[in-house]
Amino acid sequence: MATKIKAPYLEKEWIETAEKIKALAHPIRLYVIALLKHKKEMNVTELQEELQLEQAVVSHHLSILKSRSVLNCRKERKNMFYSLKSKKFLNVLSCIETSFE
Amino acid sequence: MATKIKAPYLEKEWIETAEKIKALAHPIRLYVIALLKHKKEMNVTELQEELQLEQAVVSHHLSILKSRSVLNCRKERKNMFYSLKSKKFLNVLSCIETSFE
DNA sequence: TTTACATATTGACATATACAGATATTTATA
DNA sequence: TATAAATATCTGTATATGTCAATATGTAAA
Repeated sequence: MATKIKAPYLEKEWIETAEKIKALAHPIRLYVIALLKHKKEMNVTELQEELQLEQAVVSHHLSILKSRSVLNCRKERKNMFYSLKSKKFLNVLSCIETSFE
Repeated sequence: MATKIKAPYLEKEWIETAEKIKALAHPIRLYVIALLKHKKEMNVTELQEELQLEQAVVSHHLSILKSRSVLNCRKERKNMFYSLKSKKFLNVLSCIETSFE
C-alpha cells in the first residue's frame, strides 16, 4: 500500500501520515467506524449484516483497520469483536467534513 | 477515483467523505498543504523546486487538490498561484496525528 | 470425531492511481 | 511573428488497491 516516490528528500513524515489517511479513505471502512461509534464493539457477523457485504470483504477491511491501529479486536469463543481504538477517529471524520464546507 | 461498491444501501455520505479523504491521502499532496501553511501562496515553479519533482507530477497533484476543493488558484501573468482554500485542512493533519498516537 | 459456524487467508481478476515522457496551451518578450 | 517560459494535458505503463470466489483455520456442539 505504501507509495513509492522518486523524491528521497520527501520527509518520511508525510509518507507515514499519508498511510494513516489511506486507512480511512474507503467508504466501507468509514461506515464501520461510524457503526462502532454507537455500539462499543461488534463482531464480524454483526458488521456483515449491517453492511450487507460478503464476509470476506468485511473481514478484509477489518484487517486493514486493525493493522493500521484504527481498531482493536478481541476473540471471544467463535467470535472476533472489533472496537474503535480511540474515539478521536470520530473527530477526524467531523474535522474532514467541516474542512471541505 | 470513485469507489464502486455492491451495496446500494451504503450511504452516499460515506462514499463522498471517502473521496474527500482520498484527496489528502498522498504524501506529495500533504507536503504541498504543509508548504502552503507557511507561504500564503506559491506558484507551480516554486512548489516544483521545493518538492524536487517533475513539473508534470506537481501539476497533476495540484489539479487533484484544486478539483477536490482543497486549493484555490489564481493566475497572474504567466504564473498560477495556489493557496489553501481553508486553514482547517491543517487541523485535519494534526487531528490525524493525534488520533493514531 | 464429525459437523456446523465464525472468521481469515489466498489467488485471480478488474479497476484506480501514480508516474514519466511528449506534446499542447497560454502568455510575455525579443 | 518567432521564441521562451510557465503550466496543463495526454498517453502508455507500472503499481496499488479492491472485489470475489474458493479454501483454510479455528472453535464449539452434537
